[in-house]
Amino acid sequence: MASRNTRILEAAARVIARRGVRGLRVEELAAEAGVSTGLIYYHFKDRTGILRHTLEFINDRAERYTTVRGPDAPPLGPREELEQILLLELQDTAEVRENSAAWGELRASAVFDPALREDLARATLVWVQEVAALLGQVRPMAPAAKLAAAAERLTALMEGLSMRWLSGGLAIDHARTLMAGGIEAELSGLEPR
Amino acid sequence: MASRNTRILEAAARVIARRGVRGLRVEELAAEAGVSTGLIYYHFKDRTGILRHTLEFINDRAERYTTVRGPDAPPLGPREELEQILLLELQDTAEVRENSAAWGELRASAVFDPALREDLARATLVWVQEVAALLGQVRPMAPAAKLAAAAERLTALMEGLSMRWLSGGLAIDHARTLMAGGIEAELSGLEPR
DNA sequence: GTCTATAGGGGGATAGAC
DNA sequence: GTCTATCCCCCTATAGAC
Repeated sequence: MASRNTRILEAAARVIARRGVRGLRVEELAAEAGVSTGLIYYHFKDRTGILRHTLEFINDRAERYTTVRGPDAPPLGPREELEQILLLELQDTAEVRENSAAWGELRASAVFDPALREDLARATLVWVQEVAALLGQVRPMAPAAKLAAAAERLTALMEGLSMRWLSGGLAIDHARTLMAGGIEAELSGLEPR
Repeated sequence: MASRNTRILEAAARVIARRGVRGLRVEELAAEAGVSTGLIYYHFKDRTGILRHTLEFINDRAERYTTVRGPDAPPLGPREELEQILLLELQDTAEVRENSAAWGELRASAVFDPALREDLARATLVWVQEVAALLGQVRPMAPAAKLAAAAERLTALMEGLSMRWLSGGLAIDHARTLMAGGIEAELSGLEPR
């Protein structure tokens, strides 16, 4: 693809990462994407439509960079894959920063904008289930309810650490260390005894 | 106290909890407080002034409800106090909801507004140290670095769960259960072996 | 201190040509 | 599909009476 539409969504992710959802101006987005405001409304109907599609877009993109690996890379074990999926969101690269910032903004916006909640809840659920499935591969004897709870905590922790990182209160390396420790702690809690 | 000024700040907390920082309209605030917009500008100079004073107000209030207990209440052990301090922020009461929503808004705003970062970082540090101290009382043999890491994770987890609760993706009871499980997990990780 | 009335402008959204 | 031009609402902030 890389259709015109995608160019606008990429631009939206950049603008949101720079200004926040509240700071997003359709005019600025238009300039960033190199199109007119009219075209944006033609494609996305209104401001909320822009936001909703951007959320979907960053979600797909995150899925790509957390799951796709090189063609001849060695296959990962579940434990490694688990760490990958949670630690890849804590990297100081432009794309990850954009995704994390946009995700955090959308989460915060959803508190006051019911229109965003459904999409967000669905995306969160997919993510939690993915983590729970990986936890289940590492700890096959653990009951499903415990796996689900651990996955919910790990993903919520990830969001909390990400916000602290982005709001300048936590160095990225330290955030990664804390996240790794959290995985460790949850896995011990799931150990057979 | 309970001056006219305080009435406006209480109203501001309610409006922010309902609409968010970005959704606060001075006219709506005026109606909520039962005064005119002119009076609000007379007291607080401008929109930013309203926000700054409201966030200060909310902070003082949170300190009150997480630390003050009844005069003849039995003293809490460190473990109970730890649970109190972390679970009190996950309650579906108007005041807690207001405070949590405002805190989340502040955290999210700080990502794009460096002016807010310093206050936020300081408040977070105080909170983390408080939790670390309580963890240290429950697990006196644990090294300081491990206590600090556990406290950072628990407070970050608390913020993450709070956001999910407020954005409608997580029932409050479930959030509390998850938080309690997180405390449990971190305490086992700090056990002497 | 408190109100009413209003200026002033930013920005979302649309109309209509191409 | 894409652009230009523009409407007009909403919301911040101020002026001035009481």
